[in-house]
Amino acid sequence: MGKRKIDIERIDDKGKRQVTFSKRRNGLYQKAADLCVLCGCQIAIVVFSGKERLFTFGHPSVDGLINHYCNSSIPMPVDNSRYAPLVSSILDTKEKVKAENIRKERLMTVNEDGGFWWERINYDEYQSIVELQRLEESMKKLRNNALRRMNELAELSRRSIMGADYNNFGQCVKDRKADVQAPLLLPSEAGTAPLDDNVDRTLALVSERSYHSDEDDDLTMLLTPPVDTSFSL
Amino acid sequence: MGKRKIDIERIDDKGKRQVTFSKRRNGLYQKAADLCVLCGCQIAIVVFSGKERLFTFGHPSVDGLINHYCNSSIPMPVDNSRYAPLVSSILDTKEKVKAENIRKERLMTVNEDGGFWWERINYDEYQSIVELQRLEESMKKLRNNALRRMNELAELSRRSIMGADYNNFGQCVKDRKADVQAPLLLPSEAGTAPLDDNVDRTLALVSERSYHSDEDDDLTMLLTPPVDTSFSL
DNA sequence: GACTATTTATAAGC
DNA sequence: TGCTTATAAATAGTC
Repeated sequence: MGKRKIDIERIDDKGKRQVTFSKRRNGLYQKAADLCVLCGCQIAIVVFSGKERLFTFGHPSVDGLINHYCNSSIPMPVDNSRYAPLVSSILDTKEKVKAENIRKERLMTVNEDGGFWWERINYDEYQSIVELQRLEESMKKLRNNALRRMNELAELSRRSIMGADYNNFGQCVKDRKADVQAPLLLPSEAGTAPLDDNVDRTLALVSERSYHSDEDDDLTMLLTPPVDTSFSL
Repeated sequence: MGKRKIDIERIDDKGKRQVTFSKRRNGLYQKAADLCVLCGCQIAIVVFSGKERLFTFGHPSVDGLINHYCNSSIPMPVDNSRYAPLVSSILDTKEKVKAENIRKERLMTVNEDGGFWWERINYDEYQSIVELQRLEESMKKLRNNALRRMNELAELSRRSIMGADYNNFGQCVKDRKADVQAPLLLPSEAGTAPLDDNVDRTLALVSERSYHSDEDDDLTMLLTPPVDTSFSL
């Protein structure tokens, strides 16, 4: 939707690609923000540029949503629901999506042969889940210790330098309400705000991996060593 | 962009909201897919509907990208880069984004007082990181065991019922190439495909938490107990 | 799930 | 980067 129609295929010209990336990324965030407001939903978007730079959008927060995503994919039967968070946190998301697909299939077979799927779980499976639960408990303890220590370290490092979230959900929502000069959805001003611990505030968090432009940035590339993409806990 | 202009504010009418949610969600996926192709980037989108139903889009895969996101937010100095994946996987994303913000600030202060930030890390911090590394190792072992067992269970459960990924990246890209009747980006046909282990194939994965409509679905709600959103590993 | 009258997004050009 | 404008694309209302 511009002066010319363009094919949806890789843009070879670096400059053009950069401009398009920026414009359309913003457009995407805008759409997401609109959808959040219109339908009361929550959206997280994670974008890795061709050069592995990270851009995100989230309402109410990327972190909260991804956390939720990582912990809610293996619903358990209601009467066993306390197992769900424990067991699901053991799996990596890859496994979870598989499990989710299984669940979908199972949901569709409800009552087909006279019972819900979990009534067909055999005792061995149940035993294993109980074992895993114990395992998970001990892992949680270890992890919590590690986390606490890392928090301390992070706090230490943060002491003198105040980080800044770049929040643009307000920006995205701003000025979209027809002709009426309506008040913003958010009480706080959009834009750079001091980093605080209230990560769950009802704002969108937009972070960019660096302040530099997306391409041609040798310093940042140097400081951001490639991470093994296949690494998984 | 419809027959009437609408305000970007919550749609009260349930039916309308549902329709808009569906239409715009698809529009969002489309935009994301276009951006992926045009600029060679990778995008994951996670949407929780008002009723906590999950919808996702991902190219090449939600899982891969979220995994990447969760493990790449704490870049380390190049000469210590082997620590990065270990240490970063200890933190939850909330902490990582904080750390990321710290990093941004640090990058900006490079050379200001005659050195890079990591040259100011004191020995205690270094020690802790080494400790954490060990801790992480043992956690990884535990986790791998748990994961293996869960995989076995999942395989068991899957034996008779073939799950299905709903892949719509092809759909999203399809027919968008101007007037030319160009070949699809993907060799495989879009649409429902059998679930396989090749999660890294160059396709988008679109999953929906269930086959039911987004609202008014008591059965699914029953089967999907609310998960503690604040749960974190 | 289709159909269009409109609004919105955006490709070019600066 | 930011603005403008001609045009393509998305979608609200409707069936």
